[in-house]
Amino acid sequence: MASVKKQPARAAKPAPIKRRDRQRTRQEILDIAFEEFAENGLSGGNTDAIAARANITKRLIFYYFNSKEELFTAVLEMAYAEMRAAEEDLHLEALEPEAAIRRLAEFTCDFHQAHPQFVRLVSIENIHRGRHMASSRRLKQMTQPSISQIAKVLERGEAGGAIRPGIDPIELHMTLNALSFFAVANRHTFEAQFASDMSSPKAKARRRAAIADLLWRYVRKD
Amino acid sequence: MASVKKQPARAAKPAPIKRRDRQRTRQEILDIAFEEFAENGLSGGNTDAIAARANITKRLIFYYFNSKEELFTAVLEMAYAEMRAAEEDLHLEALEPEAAIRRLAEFTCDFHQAHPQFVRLVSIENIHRGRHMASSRRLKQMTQPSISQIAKVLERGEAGGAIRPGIDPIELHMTLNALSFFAVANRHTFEAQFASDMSSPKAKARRRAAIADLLWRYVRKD
DNA sequence: CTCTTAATTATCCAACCGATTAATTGATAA
DNA sequence: TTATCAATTAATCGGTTGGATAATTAAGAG
Repeated sequence: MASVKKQPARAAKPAPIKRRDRQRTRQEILDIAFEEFAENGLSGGNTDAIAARANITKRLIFYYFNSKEELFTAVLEMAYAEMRAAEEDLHLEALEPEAAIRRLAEFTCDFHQAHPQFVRLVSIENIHRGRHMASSRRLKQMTQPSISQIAKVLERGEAGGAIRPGIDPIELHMTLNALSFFAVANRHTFEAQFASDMSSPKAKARRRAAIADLLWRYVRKD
Repeated sequence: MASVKKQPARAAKPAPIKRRDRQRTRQEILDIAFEEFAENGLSGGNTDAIAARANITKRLIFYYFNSKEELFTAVLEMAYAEMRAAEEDLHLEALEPEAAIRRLAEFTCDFHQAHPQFVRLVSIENIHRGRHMASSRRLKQMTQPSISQIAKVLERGEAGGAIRPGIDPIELHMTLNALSFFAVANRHTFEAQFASDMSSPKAKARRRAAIADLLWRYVRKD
């Protein structure tokens, strides 16, 4: 009842963020916007909801990112940056060709399975014909190490005779991503149609093994 | 100036549809709603725009389909029905196992490439976690012939020794669809990242051949 | 010709939502 | 202390949009 500071009085609030910290606020907005956009899409994503969940005013979102579109682009950039970072911890150069191919396949499957929201975000960006990615220099460049890693494995495998010649690293990357991505992105329509389990740990593990197999069968010399 | 009928006076209108025809009006709405939803998604799709392009009042949309969601579900049903219909014209039973597998692969690639709006619609439905498909009996059933067709080819191939045993028809269907679907659905983010052409007729044909190859390499006995 | 029913239109609205204006407050340096 | 500037809030606005109410009109039956 007495005139206390308003802040501590609200017991139900979910731990107010430290304010007046540019980095922190920006990051907080990005994290929550990622969830919001991955969940509801670009037109479905709501800036009011982001502001509410971030415990800030909607105006702040526009203060840091000028528009909803730019916020979405920033979210995309962050999401891809995180994936590429994880990808760099693979050390395929230390492995035999077959082991390297299998490890790459397993890593990709694991990443997509572990980050369905990333998969959703990429789907959404494709619905928008990749226009945010196309307009971001950062996003377009982020990708090169990924391919050269594969190229080296293929070269090594060809030289050693384990892998057949003429395989395009970009095509291999596409094939792997298609298989791995689909298993998460199209899970719902596929499960609905075929009453096929794609979500249980067991099913995921089986599919992961099948994809690694398929990829190896495709590149090996025979 | 004189009191003429209002209808013929509007010269600029784009050929008014024959009205008072339940079937025709319904179908017209469906066709245009398909375009609208495939283009802009569920929340992005606009009922006003649909009405305008169909030269009807928005109220009519709600008269035939009670809500935007139900309209979307009806659109999905139509889209899948058309694909399954095309699928039935394949006659895999008349072909040798290898030819059958390749033909199936090529058909699927061709269909997805020829119907990017269908691919987009399925992506969108997955963003919504397949909830419309899950709530439609028709949609869930529409799919069985597709799988049994594949199962027969596999059986025949196994018996004849051309195909290795133990391949699950649903898994094969998933693999093929993943490869074929991704080439259309994720074209934009992939092209933006890898400056890789996936849209020219040449690139499509090359990918189609690669997918058929990959599939056959996966199932053949060796 | 008229009665009934179903298809269609005209009009409106309340909620939502991205974006803006302007005021306020906290941190920092002089 | 105070002046300055950046971070944050409060309040609002204008356009959009799914959906509803109620009147109108065409088609077919008897």
